[in-house]
Amino acid sequence: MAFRSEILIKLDKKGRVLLPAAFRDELPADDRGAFVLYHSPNVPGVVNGNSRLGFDAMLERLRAEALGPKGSLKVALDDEAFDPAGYLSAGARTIAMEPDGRFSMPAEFVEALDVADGVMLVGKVEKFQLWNPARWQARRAAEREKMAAFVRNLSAGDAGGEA
Amino acid sequence: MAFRSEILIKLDKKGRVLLPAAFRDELPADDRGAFVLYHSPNVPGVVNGNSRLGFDAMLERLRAEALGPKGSLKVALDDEAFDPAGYLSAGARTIAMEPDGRFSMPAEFVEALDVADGVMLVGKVEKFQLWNPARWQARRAAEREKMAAFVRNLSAGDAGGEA
DNA sequence: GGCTTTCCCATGGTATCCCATTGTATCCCG
DNA sequence: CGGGATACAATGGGATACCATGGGAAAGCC
Repeated sequence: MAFRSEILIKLDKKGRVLLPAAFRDELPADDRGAFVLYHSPNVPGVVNGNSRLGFDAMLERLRAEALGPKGSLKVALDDEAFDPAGYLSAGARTIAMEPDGRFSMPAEFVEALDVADGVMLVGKVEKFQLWNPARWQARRAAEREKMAAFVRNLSAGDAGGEA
Repeated sequence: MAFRSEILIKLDKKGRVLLPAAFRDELPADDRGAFVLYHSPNVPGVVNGNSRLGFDAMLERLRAEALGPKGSLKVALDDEAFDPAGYLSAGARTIAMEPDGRFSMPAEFVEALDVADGVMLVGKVEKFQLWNPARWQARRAAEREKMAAFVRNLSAGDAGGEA
């Protein structure tokens, strides 16, 4: 289960989007047919996607780390305390696909992405992202720089480097 | 079974509210048709909702963790001791839905929420919440800040943050 | 008997189902 | 190994079903 590649998919006039086969194949075998979309917690204009299992697992890890072992009761009762899992959940939607792998994109995500006729789907290992195609190009260019710098750093910090 | 998304629902002049299909689908298959509303124990103006099963399970965990193994017997007999589960129960109401998913909102909750023509339904994983739409917007904005801070904290130890 | 609650029907919009088309990748066969 | 046959991925579109909502009428309730 690892999402890879970037794929540009049409957003048709009925608001439908195809989850590419490459991504569908990464959903759990017992839960194809539906997945989760949720707003990025810290980057406006980015929507994340994951399998229901993957999303729920992330929420669980989140609560475990944020609240400790006895957190479950507190989270269930305390409506005042900030609950990161609850926050993500509020910005998430379960998406059911048609048998052919298409789904109708909720208006809130169309707005957030500001897409009109195409969506860029990007694999990020344990999740995937939806981007406005143009914004993704910009982001990608910026990340290329960072990646190059990151690799340079790696070799600089190593003991002796390559032979 | 996990409640997600935020949905604004009309409160019509007859006092009826629709539980959105997205939430109805999360109710236990053998107990659609009814659910539980209860006042938030610590945030005025917030009403929580859950399936009957979910609510009862929470009460049970509450008694188990708050009162220990002998709690149930004590609770049954000791009317002097404070019983948080009993407190919640008193502020709760079982709500029967019409076949189309609508229910008439009890006046006590309308007052508590101070809603006139719309209610915001918010998925919080194992329960959902009802909010006054305006108040929810404010709360949501505040939580966005906290979420961003939370994410920043997480990445503090990582190599190569966003800066 | 006035008022609220419940049942039922109506409607506009959206989503879903199903069928069709095109292009590409895969397979099979000699 | 070429060439056509086949399967599937991505897209378009008509018809239908369902969601959210409004409102009339019947059925309670002091």
